Amino acid sequence: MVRLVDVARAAGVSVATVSRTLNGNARVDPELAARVHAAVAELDYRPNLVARNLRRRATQAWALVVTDVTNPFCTAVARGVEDVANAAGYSVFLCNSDEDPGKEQRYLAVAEAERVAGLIITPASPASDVGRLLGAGIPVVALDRHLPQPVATVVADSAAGAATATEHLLAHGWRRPACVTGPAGAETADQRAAAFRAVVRRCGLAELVEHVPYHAAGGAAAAARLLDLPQPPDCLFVANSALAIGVLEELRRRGLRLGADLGLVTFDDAPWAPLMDPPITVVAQPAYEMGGRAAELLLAALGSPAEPATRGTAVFEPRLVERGSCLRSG
Amino acid sequence: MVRLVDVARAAGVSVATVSRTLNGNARVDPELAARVHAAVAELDYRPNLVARNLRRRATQAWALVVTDVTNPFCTAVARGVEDVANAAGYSVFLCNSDEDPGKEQRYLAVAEAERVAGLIITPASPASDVGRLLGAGIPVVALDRHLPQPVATVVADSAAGAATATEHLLAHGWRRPACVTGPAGAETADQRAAAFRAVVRRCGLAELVEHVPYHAAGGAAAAARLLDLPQPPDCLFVANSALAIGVLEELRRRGLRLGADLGLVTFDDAPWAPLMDPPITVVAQPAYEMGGRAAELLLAALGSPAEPATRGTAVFEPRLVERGSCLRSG
DNA sequence: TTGTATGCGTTATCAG
DNA sequence: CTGATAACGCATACAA
Repeated sequence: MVRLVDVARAAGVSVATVSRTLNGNARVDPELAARVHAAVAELDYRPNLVARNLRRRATQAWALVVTDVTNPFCTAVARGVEDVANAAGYSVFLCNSDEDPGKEQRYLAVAEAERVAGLIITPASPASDVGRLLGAGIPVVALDRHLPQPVATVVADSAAGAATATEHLLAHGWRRPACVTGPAGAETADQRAAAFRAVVRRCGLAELVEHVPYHAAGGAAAAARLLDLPQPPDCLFVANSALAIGVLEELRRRGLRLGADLGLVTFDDAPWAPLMDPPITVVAQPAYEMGGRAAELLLAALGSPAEPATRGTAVFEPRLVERGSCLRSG
Repeated sequence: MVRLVDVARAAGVSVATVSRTLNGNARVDPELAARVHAAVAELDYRPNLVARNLRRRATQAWALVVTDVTNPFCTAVARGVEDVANAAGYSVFLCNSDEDPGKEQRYLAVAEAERVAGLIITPASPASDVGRLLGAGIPVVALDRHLPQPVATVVADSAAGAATATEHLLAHGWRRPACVTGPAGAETADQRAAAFRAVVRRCGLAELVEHVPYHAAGGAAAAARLLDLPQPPDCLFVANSALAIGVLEELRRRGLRLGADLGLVTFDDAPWAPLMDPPITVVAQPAYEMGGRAAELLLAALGSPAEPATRGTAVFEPRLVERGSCLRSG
């Protein structure tokens, strides 16, 4: 491994001069700088970031902890984060908590121990604790759900999205809607269910809601329970695309057809949604933009620690994308 | 930030003793150890990994560089890697090269500079250069495609899978097959195309092959070109699920229906494949297992550097999952 | 502007 | 078995 001192020796200068020319903060004689660059190229020197990080007590890396890497919403967020982070000179490491608070906590510990510059997280639970990170001076931005700590947060307007979806269903003549949502206690799951309930209640209809884990298996189980009811629902509002996969599996299993037998709207626009038959109407979150905004908030927090302006909540409006799974063709 | 010396002071011992009890290698008096643990708990001490890494000249982190985080194959691989890495005490950071050799190279540089313990990569190009990593003593395992360097590699048998898929199409009576595959030069793209060609040629049929980038947009463009041919194909073999999305979009746009108008088989089993109408027949790679195997190979390389046994290629057999998109119903 | 010397927090060596 | 102390590779305060 070639070190700073090797470059210094080759260039005939001190390590301080090499460090200075490479970091570009202080002024250094152009000629010496040229010799340094020549030596760097010659030896193919690359700074040891772990040494630099130790000395600077800061890294150039972010951690992005998401609840589900296989969820298109999360991967779109990841790209949004990545693009602005990279532009600002940061690398982002993606960590998958798998909706498991234990796994999440482990990644938080590693992130702290590795002294990441900042962290963006879609919390696995409302109790997810980033207090240690904050205590260690590592700024945190929450995404999709809030944290117990007062950190900058980026969310979509779940209530508005869910209300729009439910009303859309009713506007197409369906009369017995049900909601398949995430676990009780999960912010987005609760908000989407609450908005669904409010719309349904206002119309004097029954409030059918199933809370299940945010996985395909959960969606399938919820759909099965609902469809086994004495008076099964005639349309479904599903709170995310992972659940939707499970719901669709169950419908398929029972030979039920969208449009003919059942109306459907889901939260999140997955790449496969427009390909189904009929194509699925969704409430799309601007996931890429949300990731980008989260990254910008983190950047701001890195620039000015404890900046009050960076503690609010940025709310994005989801957008109804009509495609056909709500039409009553049967 | 609480440091080792703070713990030592609180426990009334030397830093060496604290370090030893925490790392558990050397023997230390049980009573002192108890005092140390008490102090650690009291102060809520957490080791600074960047200092440890500098001193040990090694980290406990792996980098996993994939070409496309939104591809279900890649995310399944990631989980396989993660599970065995975690079990062995390593953390894995996921990096997204986006099929872009430049972005990939940047991540490789960061991984080297951050002195990751090891790296697993699905190369964005056959020229992807991990020479520096290897030179720095960082073991590398390639996945899905080979690298120019002789490192342990995990792949699926693309040729066998593609041949099976093509034969399956022909066995169902389709007579003018075409292949939509990744860019020429990409190993999997070429192998799948070659196997397709071999089967088709053996049957005396035309060799219709489209090479496009491994994105949905590429798949759509390829499908459009093929369907605009004077004698368009009557069935398609698609080389991965991202391409398949685009192909299906294009079919939808043209009002063509699977089974009735066109047969289809794709590589990779995506969660949405069984939900299409008709459900899509696929050649499934055991992605999770492949990721796990890659991790095991990395573990082996970490245990014994330059072990010759860790330089071979592990080949997994893909499995045909029949679902209906090849049946001629029209 | 340049060089010397110190310290970032740990681990590991070497006496005791 | 324990404790002082020297690295690990780099950045910077300070002196020149």
